[in-house]
Amino acid sequence: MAHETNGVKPTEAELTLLNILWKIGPATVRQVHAAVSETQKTGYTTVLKILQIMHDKSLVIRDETNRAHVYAAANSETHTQSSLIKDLITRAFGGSTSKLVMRALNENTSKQEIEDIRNLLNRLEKQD
Amino acid sequence: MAHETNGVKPTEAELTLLNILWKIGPATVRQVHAAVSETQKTGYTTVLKILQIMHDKSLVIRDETNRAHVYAAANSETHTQSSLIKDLITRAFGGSTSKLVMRALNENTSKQEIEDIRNLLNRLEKQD
DNA sequence: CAAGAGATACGATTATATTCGTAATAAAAT
DNA sequence: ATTTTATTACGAATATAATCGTATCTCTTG
Repeated sequence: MAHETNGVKPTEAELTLLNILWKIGPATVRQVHAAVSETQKTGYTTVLKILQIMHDKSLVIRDETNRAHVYAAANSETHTQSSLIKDLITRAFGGSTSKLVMRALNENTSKQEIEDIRNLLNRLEKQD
Repeated sequence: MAHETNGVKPTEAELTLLNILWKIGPATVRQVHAAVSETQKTGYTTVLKILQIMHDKSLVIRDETNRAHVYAAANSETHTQSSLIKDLITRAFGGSTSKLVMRALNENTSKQEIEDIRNLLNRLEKQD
């Protein structure tokens, strides 16, 4: 393969910032820092550095038009969630999706959530 | 809380060894090393060291009766899977179990797996 | 009991992730 | 134009994970 567009797993800190970008949309370092500061104490340049690293890894894209660069997640939340799940399934569930799902449900799932999932199953079965 | 019995998340390498211990049961370093060597090249003392670290973290227990210590996973596979899922749900799914489940199912799930899950849902609903 | 085989313990090295201080740069305000 | 302010770039320090070489210990056995 040539230039490795993706296949990168975000680290802990990186996932924190991705969650923010998915939530508030494209944002400057200052905005991301403000958001992250609501839940934890982190220096401004730390956020900046991590965003720069994420840019190197192509986890985010950035618009350099203005002095304050605007960062955005390179991949959708859905796409990233799928890849994180796939990774966990491989590492801890012997590759079995249903094992993971069953383990997730065995814990504490509300009636509403169970109903939602049942509806999804119905829709899935009608399709293929 | 007093002495922190658990709540430790296994690292990548540690999870690899846990998978082996769950599969083959209590085992010596040599046996674990043999098993891990089937899929990757890792030095004997590397495996030893990681098991020792895991012992410090209480991720494994060990029987020191014989010269070759016998290691075993401290927690069940089920318990560890649950905690890994919970962690992922927190970090990437805003705390929603059903979001994770739906994302997992949206990919490629066989008819048999869908049926298994539907049965589980039925059982769950009857309970509470 | 001395030597060899096989095991653990220890410490150093390397890799990666995280953090942040300081320098350099660019825009804005006076 | 000079100063102040806001920003990025850079590099170093710290923390954690992973790897493995060597020293040390402990049985076995000749």
